[in-house]
Formats: sequence, C-alpha cells, structure tokens
Amino acid sequence: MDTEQHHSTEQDLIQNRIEKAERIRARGDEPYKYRFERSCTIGEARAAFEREEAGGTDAEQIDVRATLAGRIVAYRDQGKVAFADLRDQTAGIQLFLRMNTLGDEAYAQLKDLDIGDFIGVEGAVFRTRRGEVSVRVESYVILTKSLRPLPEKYHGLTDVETRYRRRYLDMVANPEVLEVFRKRVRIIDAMRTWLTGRGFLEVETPMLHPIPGGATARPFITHHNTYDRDFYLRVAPELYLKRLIVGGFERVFEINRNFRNEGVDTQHNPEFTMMELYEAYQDYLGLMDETEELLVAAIEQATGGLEFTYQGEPIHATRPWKRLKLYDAIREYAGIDLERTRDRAEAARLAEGIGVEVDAAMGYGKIVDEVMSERVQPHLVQPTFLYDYPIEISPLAKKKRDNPALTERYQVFIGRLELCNAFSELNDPVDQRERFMDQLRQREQGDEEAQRLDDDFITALEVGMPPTAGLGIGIDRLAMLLTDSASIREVILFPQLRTVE
RNA sequence: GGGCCGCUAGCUCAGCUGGUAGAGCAGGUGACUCUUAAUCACAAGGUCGGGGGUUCGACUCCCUCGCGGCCCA
Repeated sequence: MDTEQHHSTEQDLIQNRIEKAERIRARGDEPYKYRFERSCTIGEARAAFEREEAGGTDAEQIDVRATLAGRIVAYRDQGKVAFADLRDQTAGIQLFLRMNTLGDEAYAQLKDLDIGDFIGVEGAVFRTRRGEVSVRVESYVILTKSLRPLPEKYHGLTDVETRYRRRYLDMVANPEVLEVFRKRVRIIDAMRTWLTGRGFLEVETPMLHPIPGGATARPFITHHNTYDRDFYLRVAPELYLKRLIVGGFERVFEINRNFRNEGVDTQHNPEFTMMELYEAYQDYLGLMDETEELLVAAIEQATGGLEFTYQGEPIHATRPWKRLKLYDAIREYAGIDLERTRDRAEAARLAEGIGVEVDAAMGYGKIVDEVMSERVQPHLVQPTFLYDYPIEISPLAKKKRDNPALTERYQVFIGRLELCNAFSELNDPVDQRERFMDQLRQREQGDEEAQRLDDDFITALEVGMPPTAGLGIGIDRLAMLLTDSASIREVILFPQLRTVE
C-alpha cells in the first residue's frame, strides 16, 4: 500500500521541527540546554548602548559587547545575511546574522532554527543603517527547540477562547497582555507596601471552612477523606481575621483567593482575589480616609497619576472623593425615597414603580440593594463612597450609632465597578447572634446566599473584640479598572472556563 | 436560564440566491550580504466544531449537541 497521503497538518509542522532537533543532536549539539550565562538582559544591553550614543561617542567606536538570551520571534532571511528578532522578559532586539561574521558552517546551521526557539547570542551592539539597534552576532547557541508554530505575527492571537485556555500563547503573541499582568502585580505591591508601612501584618487564614461565613454567597463544597466530612472553600476570610483581632493583633490583612459558587460573567470569576484588612480602634469614617489613601497609592503605582481612562470615560481620582449616603443616592438617581419605609411591600411597590423587578424571595434590604445596583451604580463613574446601608443586608456590620435601622457600612465605586465593601465591625456578641438568627430565617425562606450561624465566631466575640473597622477590596476589579479591561478574565491569568475534552 | 453572534489550514481571515473550499502569515524548496508585516518564484497544506435531517448535490438550508463572546434574567 502506498503511503502517499500528505496531510500536512499541525503534526507535520511538529514533525518537521523534531527532525531539526535530531539534526542538531546528530552533529553533537543538544537542542535542550541546561544552563546559559548571560552578560545582561536585552533591556540592559539596549540601555547601555543608548547611553554611549547619548554620550556623543562616535557610532563606529561604540563597543558594547553583550551575551544575550531569548526567544526568536521573527526571522528575515536574505541569503548571506539574515535578521532575527530576539525577545526576553525585558525587551526585544534585532539580531544581525552575517555569513562572513558567523562562518559558513554556523550560518548554514541557522536553517535548523525556528521562530519560537530560545537561543543565546554573543556579539557587539550597534545600530543598522536603517536605525535599528542590533547585535552583530558572532556566535549563537540553541537553548531550547520549539516544536509548535507560534500564532500569526501580525494579528497575534485573537480568538478569545484560545487566549484564555492557552494563556502562554496569548502572552507570547500579544505582548500587551504581559503589561496587564505586570500592572496587576504593581497594584498588589503598592497595596502591600502601603499596608505594611502602616503596621498591618499580613496573615493567612483557612481556605477550608467547616462553616462558610463572612459573606452573603453560595460556597463550593469539598470533602476531606480522613476526617470524612465536607468542607467549604471560603467565601471570605472575614470571620477568621476578626478572630485575630480578638486574639490581640490590632492591624491585619490578607490578600488571597475567595471562592463563590455563582454565575460567571464579565465581572465574576468563581475564584477571585480579595484584600481584606481589619484595624482595631478604628471606625468606618476613619477607614474611609484610609481607603482613599490606599486606593490612590495603587492607582498612582499602576497609572503613574490620578487621571486615567476606563472604557472611554475619564476618571479623576484626586482626593477627596465624593461621599453619598445610600438613601440620598437612591433619591437622587432613582427618584424614590426608600428611607421613609421599612415595609417590604411598600419598598417593593416603590421599586416596581420605577421599573425595577422584584421577586418574592427578596426582603426589604435586597430590594434596596437591587434599586442601588440597577439605578444608582450605573451613574457612579467617578470615585464615590456610598454609605449607611440597611441593617438587613449587613449582618456583620455595627448599627449606626444614632440610627439602629442602618449600619456603619460603605462601598466604593469607580467606573461603575463595585470595588470595596467596608464597615465598623459588629463586636456585640448578643447583637451578632440576633443577626445570624435573622439570616437563618432568610435561609428558611429560600435565600441560599443567606449566612449561617457560626457559634465559634460568636464565642470569640464574647471574649471581646475591640472597636474595629474592616475593609475588603476586590483586586480583580481594581485591576480591571486600572488596565482598562472590560472583562475580569482579562486580568486573571487562567480564568475558569468550561472543560472541553 | 433566555436572546443574538461566532466556530473554515498551526495562526489571521474570505467563501454570494445550495454546485463540491480560497488568501495572507507560519512551515518546505530556490534566489537575494542592512532587513524589520522584507521581497520574488515554485510546491505543499482542510473531518469547514460534533451528530442528525432536507436535497441529485450542504461550508452554505433545517434540527440538535458542544465550546466561546455580547446582552438580558
């Protein structure tokens, strides 16, 4: 039987490169090296060369030698001279490969290289006649053979699904993606620096919770084999961090993952990163000031200033930020007064009167929350604090000192994104127990997100927690804002997607 | 959960009222000693997301499933 079938698919492209690797081995070389000593990074080499140039040294006399390593991302063969683009984490540089310089044999062996390979090169940095900073390569060595073709050089990788599933390709093909994640790192660094500079201790509390608590959300369930019991992936670290305040830490924070078993959309990923801090002897008013300072530090670190654009709209983050009572905001933007009633039916009537849908399972607090999300949040482009939330939807927050129907709670919105949630922490154990009981009643009425009673947490409060204010900041949302990303998946390295076989 | 859009070569995309799939990049061969989306020539490359149906004939029309995107709940 004739095997005349040429199906030059991806497999053939890979086979072709495997054969190149074999040729490299056949001449006693190793296509997967163990180590390579660079003299500097590409960014440093460029900087050194440009410094010489700026210093007025005659171009012919500049002598910046460099041994560099990186990935070949483009190749332009021109017969007895060839150009390649080499890229490392810091920058890219052009390679000038000439037969006269490399020698016939080394030059001929260039044909066993491919775009995607890692190589090391040695030579002098110079500027070509066309003005491109380049390395006149005197010798090169293959470091890693790449077996798969990279995405198209001009358009990059655009298929959103492939970008997320194979993020490494996205990073190689679309360098701006690297910048998004570098910015994310800078944001977190800035926050950590700000926090530790003010005496906050960074701690790690459990991911596996026997009772899910600290947020109104549906948990993931997992199982421990030896204990033979279910655990819940945490929906928030809140109750553990407050136990630490009970124990004697006065300023703690945690930057870590939370898991919520809920819908996935442009603003929600099942696992997301949250910064939570707790500060003893502080209340929500003082914490508002600190929240501004902290966010401003992160914004400046990421954007270089306090003016930036999110999804086409200019954001002005200069302090002080706008502060609005929740009910005033509802009056202003929704045109209804929900503060004058605590009656569920009346609130529902008012909400439906402006076209906000209300379903039977929603209590008074949920209706207020819904009206806020639907009719207020869309207006909150500039940084805005909303504060004084109804007690029904704030079971862990302290009652407002002169109004027991409200809590000392605020949220921060920028670019229509909900970024922060904070309050004067409820530290009255008797009140806390009542709030949990109220949540249990909401559970019984079918609200699966309602919180559960955590007896040990109440016991901790009975031991005594000093007056404390706590703040949570959604890191992913903040990263979206500061990288001008419309989807949370753009700022999460490996977003959750359906598995595909 | 609902609506709309998408899935064609490794990547980026064409493909008309149904007539049997094209280009660019990448890869292969050849030419070229300053190119940079290099250029030129030649050759090669496809389960048109999966399954089913209508039809003489389906990438195209219908149904269904999968995955993704946007909007709504």
